[in-house]
Amino acid sequence: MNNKEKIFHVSIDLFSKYGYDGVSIRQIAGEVGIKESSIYNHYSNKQEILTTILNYYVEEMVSDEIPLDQASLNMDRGFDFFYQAGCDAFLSKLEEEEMMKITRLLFIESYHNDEVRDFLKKSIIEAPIEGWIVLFDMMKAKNLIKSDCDTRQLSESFFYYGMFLLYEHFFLNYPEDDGKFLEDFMRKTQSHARMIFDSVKIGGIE
Amino acid sequence: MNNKEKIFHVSIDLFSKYGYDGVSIRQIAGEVGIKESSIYNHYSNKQEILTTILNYYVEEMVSDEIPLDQASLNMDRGFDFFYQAGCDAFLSKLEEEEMMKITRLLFIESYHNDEVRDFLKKSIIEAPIEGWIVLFDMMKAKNLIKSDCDTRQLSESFFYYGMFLLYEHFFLNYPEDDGKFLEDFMRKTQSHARMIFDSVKIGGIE
DNA sequence: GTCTATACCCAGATAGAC
DNA sequence: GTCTATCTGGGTATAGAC
Repeated sequence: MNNKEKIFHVSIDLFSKYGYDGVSIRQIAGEVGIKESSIYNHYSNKQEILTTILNYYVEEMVSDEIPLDQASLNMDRGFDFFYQAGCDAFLSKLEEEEMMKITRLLFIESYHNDEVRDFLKKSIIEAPIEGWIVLFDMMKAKNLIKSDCDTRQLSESFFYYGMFLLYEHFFLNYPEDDGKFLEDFMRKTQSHARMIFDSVKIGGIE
Repeated sequence: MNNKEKIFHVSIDLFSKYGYDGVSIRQIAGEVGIKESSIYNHYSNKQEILTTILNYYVEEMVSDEIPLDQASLNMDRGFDFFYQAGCDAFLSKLEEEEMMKITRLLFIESYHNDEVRDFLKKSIIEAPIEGWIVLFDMMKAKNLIKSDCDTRQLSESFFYYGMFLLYEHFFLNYPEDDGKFLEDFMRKTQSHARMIFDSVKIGGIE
């Protein structure tokens, strides 16, 4: 690994622990094993390191979304199966340690970095919500759930629970074991999803 | 208002906007209209200003909790009424502009301030969850909800939705209009609560 | 209680030798 | 591409006059 790569990975580690402002160029250089002035041969300034990390994350996270016809098939195999398939795409990305670190970085920087905040809002919250609305509308059309339920409210009720678990993990319990968290996350969101589904499903359907 | 009070209120305003590290003593002094050295006649250092703010918040927020027998009565008057009563205590505190500001400060500082983090975890999350578990257990005993439901999962499914709305407001939409947020918050959590309740209530009961 | 002046530190960043 | 040396600016905090 060359020094540019080292700077990149060390920065992810330190930024995710202490936040962008909480880490100095000197600290990064020290961890890499070079002098701070050498950093500027690879990145023109500190902000550029952060931007590079964010771009990397976006590229990695652009999920090959599950095509709708596949979702439609999954739906017929029962809600639990359907839900599992929907989550796996997202969670498989988070399993990599470095992606977890950047995700924490995103969360803790979101309050004073416009770029980060917009990314979180659009890609991590709004896009999935819109996706779930489409899916719940399909379920409505198939008579799997009640025709009078508000699919936006349903999507939010469903999705925000997991979002809060993420917040709780990254802000309040960090750096608790990520593996254990992901395990708990799957279990808890599954219970939650089941509960939400029970309130709108049409009797007898699994 | 004397200068010590001015320092206090100006600090709340600035800290909530830019975070603790994002605000300098110079900036606070400038906003108050004195020189930075004068700050130290009132507070021994910057950290003490923050601690004073946190203590103030804790004192104000120590809610006179709704006594359980009152809750038991509310419960018999229907879930919506019951829920409303439970929320009002908390939200009435948040209606004051300054309490909203400190709440935002709590959220954004929680990742690198142990004191803040512990307060958030215990008082804002764990305590209410334990409270709701007691209440749902009471509802179970009264045969208002299904006897086989997991009241902890129920409490989390119920409560975390609102917590995420708070996160979303304070991190991602700040400084959106607080009044509008509180209004939306009431409406959305009410819908959500109704949905959760529907999934566990015993048929026919309102 | 507020001021001026200043000490001291650490941050980001640059110049130029090797 | 890395180093030493240095600049500049901002931060917290203190001393001492008024």
